[in-house]
Amino acid sequence: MRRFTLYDTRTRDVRVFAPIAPPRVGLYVCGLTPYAPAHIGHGRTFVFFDVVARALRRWGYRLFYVQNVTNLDDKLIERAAEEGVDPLGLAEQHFAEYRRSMDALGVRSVDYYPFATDYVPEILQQIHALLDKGFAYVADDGSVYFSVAKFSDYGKLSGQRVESLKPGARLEVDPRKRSPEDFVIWKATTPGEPSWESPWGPGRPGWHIEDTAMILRLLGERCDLHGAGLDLIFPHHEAEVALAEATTGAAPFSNFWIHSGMLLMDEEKMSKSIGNVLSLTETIASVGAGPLRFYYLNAHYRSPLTFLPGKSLEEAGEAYARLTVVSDRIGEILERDGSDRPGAEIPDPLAEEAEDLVERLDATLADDFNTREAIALLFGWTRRLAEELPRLEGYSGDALEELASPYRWGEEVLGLFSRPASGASGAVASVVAVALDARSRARARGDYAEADRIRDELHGAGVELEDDAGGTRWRARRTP
RNA sequence: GCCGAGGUGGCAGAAUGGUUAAUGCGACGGACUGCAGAUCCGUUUCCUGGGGGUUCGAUUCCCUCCCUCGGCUCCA
Repeated sequence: MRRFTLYDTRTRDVRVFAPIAPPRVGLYVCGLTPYAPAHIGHGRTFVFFDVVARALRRWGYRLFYVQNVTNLDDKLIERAAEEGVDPLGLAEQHFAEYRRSMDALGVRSVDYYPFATDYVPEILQQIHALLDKGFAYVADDGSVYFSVAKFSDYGKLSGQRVESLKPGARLEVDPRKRSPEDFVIWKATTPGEPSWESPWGPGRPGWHIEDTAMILRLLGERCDLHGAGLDLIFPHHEAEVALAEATTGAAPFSNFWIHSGMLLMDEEKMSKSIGNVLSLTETIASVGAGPLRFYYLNAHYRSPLTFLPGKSLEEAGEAYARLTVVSDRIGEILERDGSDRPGAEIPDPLAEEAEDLVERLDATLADDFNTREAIALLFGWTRRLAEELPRLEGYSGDALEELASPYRWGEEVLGLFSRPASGASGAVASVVAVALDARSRARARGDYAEADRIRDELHGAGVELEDDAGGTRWRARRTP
């Protein structure tokens, strides 16, 4: 197991990670409340945690990665009522769309996506425990609240002090609460809402408690890593700490708290409630998943990332194309000839450099997941190999695989460099070959109008041409 | 007001108590091309918010001020 360091929101420092029960590691990430389509801000967070998961697995940790889905809450109920549909069905639908986007982005590291409504028995059990220990109380309408005053450590994660919370900002004064900072863990329902029976009447889970109930059930009293976007630090994660530690007495609830920075839309946070959102589905359809994933990982995960519409992703697309040019070429050769193709071995310094680079890449990522620095190293390798491009055809399969090993690292850990599998199927390749042949003949007889027409048609179909001294090569544009 | 995170070239964004502050985009020049694109090569020595302090040396550490963003019971 490789050692790595990580910033912990709770202690506000970077330190070496150590699993509670090695080699097993539990990672819990707060997922979506799918009342609307997921946007590219969500994408940043979940792509980042995907890299965390990939890296941990590569480094020999036995990871169990859980990402919850809050499939029932006030907004879902509201939105469903507006649209005249069932809230659980609405959540299901948006979640399915989210999963398709994640799949396109190469996020396949999550082991389990639990739904809040599937954990009602665990939630009720935890509420009972909290009531027994005096941390919670039942209000007149049958709701149950957590009493913040009873948990003296409240605020230790976020640094907030209860007395300094700005009263009136959004701290609703609610007659059912004993104190304004108390939060609901079981919400009495009105007829027509999805509800579950409880000793206090029909109700449904409050937001914060679903996560702790799931973690206690799935990962144990304490988890190794707990993460989300940093907008969830307060009150959500603060509430989770209070709920879990009040329930079990075990602390700290999470060994490390990981929070990823916000995606800013022109200097302002991208948020469903502000409305300045770009959906993942549409973005992937228009620019492709590769450039989007590259864009996310091209900044440190804790920095705010400024999204400039009409610029950021176009720029990322250019940069990503540059980054992958050598990798793609090697991939094409190996695909065509097989990895046992004969040829020259790698000249001496290069072989060693490739090996060293892979080690440096791991070391760089092991320093608080510095994906940007890792990408910079990969750009350096591409620059190094770009001059080898004309000689690539001369190398053996083994040599090519060795040269490509840093890119294979990028594929495994960063989820970049994967080439469109269907792009060069036999049928497609032969059709393109016919078109290219027609174009060459047109060029040969000086009929450039026809040659350019074929080029444009191919371009429209997603086929990019590269004329060079040795003839014309082509490749499928990266698809979403 | 309180709690956090930031402020780096035209833009996006790393890093570091010490020779030219990474990388990419863009721009410019060149190679290749029928042209364009793609690709390759080169150039882009004047960029670390302001002011103090510690130090032989600060962009980095400390103090202070200014600005931006996030959170303050909806948020990834």
